[in-house]
Amino acid sequence: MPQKKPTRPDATPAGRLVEARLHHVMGYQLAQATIATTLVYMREVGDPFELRPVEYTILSLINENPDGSAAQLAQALSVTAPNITMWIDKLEGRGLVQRTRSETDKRAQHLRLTDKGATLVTQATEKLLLGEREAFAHLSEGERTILIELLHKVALTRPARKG
Amino acid sequence: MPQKKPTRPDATPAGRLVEARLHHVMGYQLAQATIATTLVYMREVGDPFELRPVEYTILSLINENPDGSAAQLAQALSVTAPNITMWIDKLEGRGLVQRTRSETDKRAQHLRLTDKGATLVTQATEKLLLGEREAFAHLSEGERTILIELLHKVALTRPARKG
DNA sequence: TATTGTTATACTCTATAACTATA
DNA sequence: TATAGTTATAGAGTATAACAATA
Repeated sequence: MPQKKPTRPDATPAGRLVEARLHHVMGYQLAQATIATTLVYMREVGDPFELRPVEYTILSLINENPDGSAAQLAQALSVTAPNITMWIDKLEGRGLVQRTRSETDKRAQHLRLTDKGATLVTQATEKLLLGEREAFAHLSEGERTILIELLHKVALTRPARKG
Repeated sequence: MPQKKPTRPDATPAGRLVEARLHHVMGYQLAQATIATTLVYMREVGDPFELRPVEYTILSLINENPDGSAAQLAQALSVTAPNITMWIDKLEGRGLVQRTRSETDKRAQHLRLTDKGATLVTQATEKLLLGEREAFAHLSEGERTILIELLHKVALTRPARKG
């Protein structure tokens, strides 16, 4: 029988190192958890759709916010303006996103998904949600809900520069 | 009176975009929360100590696991072997880490912090914990504890490749 | 043969500066 | 003057391949 090696609650998930002090640093635990979710993301979406995490998020936000601007995306994702331009260039080049000039403000542009883009992002989200549910099945439905909400609460801190 | 604009529970922390579907993707919420903790990290530790997040974590893990190996660190942080070498090179160059060859296994090396390194990491962790506590004061003590434990639980998924 | 650690190197991603066209 | 978006480019970070030394 494959006896599972017992883990200390303050041990690193991999590498079996002690992390007593570090254990209470939120940024560290976020990074460790992100390693796990990134694995799931790459398997379910990243590799099969050849889509980087940022690209997926950009597509999702455009999908749920038709005719939003690049500036909004840049702020939401904490990505610089030149880089948003680059990512949208790529996505437009793949025929997933459409740019149209705004009529009311000719500097700005409206972003929309093409049918192809919308189909892709819908499939991707479906796979991701199922993949996460399966990978993190050792968390209860309630625990996952609480986790999501607490993360959201942490994220809301952002706008304030100094607390 | 500065009336705070009311936010929808499924809106992005910045950029005011809707994220209804995306809201339940764990990887996305982790990324959003990480933007907030990174801001705190940079202000409290990154900028004043000129220390990248990985560097801080490496120092912390060496501190709590004296005479651990580089391979263990690489695995714990999900960083490739060549890159761990590079980071330790930098930290050793700054006089924060010491490398010594293992006697029992002459391939391996033991990693230790210098006094300077130990002092630095202790100060950094102190500032970080206080900074996070202040920045995320809108979460109760209990909520922060729960968040940490749930993140740890997510991170524990890592070793299993599929399932 | 497998593992620890290293070097060399290419690739991806990100940040900064400078520019345009609008407002 | 400020903002939306772009171009050009440098820098940081990461990954892969190939290697030496040891197990």
